[in-house]
Amino acid sequence: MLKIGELAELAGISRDALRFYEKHGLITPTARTDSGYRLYSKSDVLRIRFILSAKEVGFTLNEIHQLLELEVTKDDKSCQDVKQFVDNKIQVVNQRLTEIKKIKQSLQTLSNACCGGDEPATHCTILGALSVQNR
Amino acid sequence: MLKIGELAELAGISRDALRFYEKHGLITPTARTDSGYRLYSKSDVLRIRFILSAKEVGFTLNEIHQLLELEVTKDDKSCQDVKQFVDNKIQVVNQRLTEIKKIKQSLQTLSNACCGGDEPATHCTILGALSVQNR
DNA sequence: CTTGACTCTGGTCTATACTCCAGACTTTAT
DNA sequence: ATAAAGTCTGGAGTATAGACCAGAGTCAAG
Repeated sequence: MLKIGELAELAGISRDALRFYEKHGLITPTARTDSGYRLYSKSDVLRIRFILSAKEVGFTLNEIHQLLELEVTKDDKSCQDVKQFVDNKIQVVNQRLTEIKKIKQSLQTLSNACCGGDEPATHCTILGALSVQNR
Repeated sequence: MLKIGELAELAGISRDALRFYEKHGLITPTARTDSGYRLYSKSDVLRIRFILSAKEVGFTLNEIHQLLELEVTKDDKSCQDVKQFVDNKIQVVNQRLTEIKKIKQSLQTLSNACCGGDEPATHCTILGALSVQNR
């Protein structure tokens, strides 16, 4: 079990951020010492990693909260709801994937056009590179 | 040429957002009417699209500002600097791409496990799905 | 057994990215 | 010609995601 400072260092975030996530229901330490110190387990580490990954790609803490709450139960009705929600998220993620690929392409084009590249010098801004993509 | 409200509707954002972007140097209307109304051209539309795409995938307005400022000049020195910056951004984008693919996989796994899927019922949360991925 | 590092709760403060007025002017429709 | 709708600037307010601080308790090493 890790204390808050140890997990913070491991995850590369601040203690305050961890307490903040807790306050907003994204993570609860597996245990507490008698004196009240937070104790985090391995699965807490995974959870934090997920939170940070999701944040990285542009989900808000609120959305991440929803993602983490997702749980498929045996109950058919709730299952349908969950599937609905997840499939929506997949769509969002797909769009994001497309956008980011486009941006990557543009950056690549821009980089190639630079310093002895063989591209004509007309696409020398990111918007120029983008419109080349869009043609 | 479009007035602010028309561009706002086209782009799916608010007039205030457009003025906000302007205040922070991300976009300047191509012209103004005599009475001071903003007038946006086609290239302004592209610019806004780029801004929104970049925002979508998690760039801050500040970073987007930098991206938009990028311009390869003939000056060799500045060219090196630009290439450096762009190549760094490409790395960031690549990481983001990896993260988002992982999340997509997890969501997919989760969706498949649901409602008559053939996956065992043990990966019934996003974290379960993720750890399957990570195995 | 004390000193320094760590943690606790609760609170205020900050940056980002807007949103929402207010009061005045402009344009458009009837 | 006038009312409704749109736009202007400037400023205040809001949500998100923390950072930072105070005062008090806790733990680990010498």
